[in-house]
Amino acid sequence: MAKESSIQREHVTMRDVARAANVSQSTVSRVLSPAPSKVPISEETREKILAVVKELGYHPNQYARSLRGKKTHMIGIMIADIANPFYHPMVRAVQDVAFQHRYDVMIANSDHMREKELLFCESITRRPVDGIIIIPYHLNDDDLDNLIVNTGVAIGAVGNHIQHPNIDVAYANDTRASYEAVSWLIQQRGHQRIAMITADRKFPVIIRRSGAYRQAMEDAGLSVPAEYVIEGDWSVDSGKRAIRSLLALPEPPTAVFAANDTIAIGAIAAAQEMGCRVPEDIAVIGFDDIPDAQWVRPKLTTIAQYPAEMGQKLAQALFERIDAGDDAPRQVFEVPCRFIERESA
Amino acid sequence: MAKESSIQREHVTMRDVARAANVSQSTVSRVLSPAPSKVPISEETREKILAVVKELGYHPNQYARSLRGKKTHMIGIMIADIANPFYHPMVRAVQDVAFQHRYDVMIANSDHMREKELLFCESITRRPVDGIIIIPYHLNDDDLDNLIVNTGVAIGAVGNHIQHPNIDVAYANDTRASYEAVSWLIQQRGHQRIAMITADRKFPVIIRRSGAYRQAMEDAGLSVPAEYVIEGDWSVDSGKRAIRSLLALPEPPTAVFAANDTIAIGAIAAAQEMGCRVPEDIAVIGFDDIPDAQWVRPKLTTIAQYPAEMGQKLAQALFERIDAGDDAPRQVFEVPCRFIERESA
DNA sequence: AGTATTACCGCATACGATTGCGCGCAATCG
DNA sequence: CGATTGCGCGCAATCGTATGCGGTAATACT
Repeated sequence: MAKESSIQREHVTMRDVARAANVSQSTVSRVLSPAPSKVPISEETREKILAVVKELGYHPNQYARSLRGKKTHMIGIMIADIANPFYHPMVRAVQDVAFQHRYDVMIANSDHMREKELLFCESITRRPVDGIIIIPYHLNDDDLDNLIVNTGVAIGAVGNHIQHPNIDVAYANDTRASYEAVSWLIQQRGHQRIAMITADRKFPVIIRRSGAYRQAMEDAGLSVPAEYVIEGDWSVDSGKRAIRSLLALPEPPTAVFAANDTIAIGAIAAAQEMGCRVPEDIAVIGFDDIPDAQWVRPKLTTIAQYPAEMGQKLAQALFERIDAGDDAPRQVFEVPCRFIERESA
Repeated sequence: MAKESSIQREHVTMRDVARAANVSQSTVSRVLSPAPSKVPISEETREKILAVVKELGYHPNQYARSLRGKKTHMIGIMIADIANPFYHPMVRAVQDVAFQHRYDVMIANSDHMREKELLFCESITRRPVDGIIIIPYHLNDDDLDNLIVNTGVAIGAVGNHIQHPNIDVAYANDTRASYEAVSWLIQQRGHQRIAMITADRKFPVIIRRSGAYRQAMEDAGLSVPAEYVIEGDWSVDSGKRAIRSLLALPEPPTAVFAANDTIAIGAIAAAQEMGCRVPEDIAVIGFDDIPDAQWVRPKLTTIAQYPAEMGQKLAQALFERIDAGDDAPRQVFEVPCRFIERESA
């Protein structure tokens, strides 16, 4: 057990199997290939070969397969941040669907940075996969088109700013949900001074959510001072920083709409540290309904998205596209959001 | 922009570049290969080739490279559960180190299931990488030895139950930390009836932690009734279930030591739902110090591990091993734990 | 008996890149 | 001025697998 084993790694190839079974390498390939071979193979040789395969401990080399054939039996998924719970159900759903198709999944994260998103594309063109699912923050239709041209890969994306005819998309109607949440703060809770903590203003998702926020304010005849919109970076810490500067204002807001739950959680924590009561002194609404939203105190009022559903739909569409080739019709999934009233607002 | 582009994907190969640059394909390879070529190339041709590469939009095919050469420029990491925050800093650290070495990282998760751990091994032998980092729950030295024999891959593992001479390991001294935490409950807080919520008893990590728990109890002259040790599965829900059955006991415990923070968080939530005050009625201690530990109320008393440090050390060792070949000396990193007193106990 | 069919299988090449070897040519040396 | 050196590059084999095509033996058919 575990002696000098690693020194002598001999790579067993098809040729070795063929030799040991007294057949040609092609025959071994035909027996082992999942694709139904055009050439019939006798049951006898098939069993013989399978026996030898087991005896020699042969494992097919996927790189050679990918090189010769055109299938990799692998899909990739690019998320922004592995540490953000929002993505977990999505990744999980994709993995589950892939597992059913006996596909491997490779995960990458972009940290919301364009540079890393492009790096992922580069990486994927050098090491092509059969399909990818992507949550792009910076990548646009042209970037993705490039990817398709370079690799011929099937793509599914999250976010309704992707319009490419060959890319399936799933997205939540966050514009409407954001509008309703802010309106709820105004009408049901009587808030007048409502701030928002965003992320990079250039993200389409931020454009949508902050646009809805402004619209709701405007429709209620409320003004939003420039210093009421603070740019964070999705993180807990950025939520903390933002709420501190907000509460330090001469006329601080009485409610805050955060672009996601982690920001909201940071905001609550920092507000409490400053002696503020939530929601009495400052109300907080998040976005996503990550599991933590139920554990923080007060429990977070937020807008639920259904990432598992998006992931599943997208993955299924992806495999349809992989099977069907380029001529698959574009599929679009709009999955609803749901406002969840808890304790923080 | 994004027209019929995907129909005509032409794969640009080295031969195409060679033709366009009026050189042989070998020369193109020598210019593009990161390995210093034995054969000198004039600055003129080098620039010519690089220009053509850019013009044609050529991207090297990593599969062909991996097939011919023996490097994949990719490492794999297998964790148990992408949704468990404990692993995030570790993954992140590994990715960072890999990034410095211009390596790609592929992530897989096992869900704590032996079946999926083996599936990962299978997958990795079909699609070998240059190195892998693994957090094995079921895999033993023999399984890993097999992996080494089949792939020749460099391995780093988390958990001090791995003793293989060719595998670097990192681990926290959780035995000692567990003992001290339980002792603290007894001596500093005066608890007598202390329960434990574990995960699968066969996991080495559970054997260590529950062993330490029993030892601390025994050393204090305290008994642990059979019904005081409940088996969960690391999840929040299992923590909820466990605390409910614990509190339903005729003589319920006054304190609980949870095998990890997510269990502890579930336990706190369910206890509170049952009208129990934490820590007054039931004290809870967790393990890991995940970020959520600071957000739940009461804040979680727990034992911090330093997964980022483990990941970083392990990844660095991995690359040393990749560079050095099989003759790298085994490295062992014991990183300390730290007891963190907050509010839940 | 001779031909057509069928069932099985091997030969050879291609996939895209790396690399040992050798060749031509200019510069240098004896 | 012929021989040697070394620079710059091409030729061709190779990695492990998939597959079109052609070949052989056995069986069926007329």
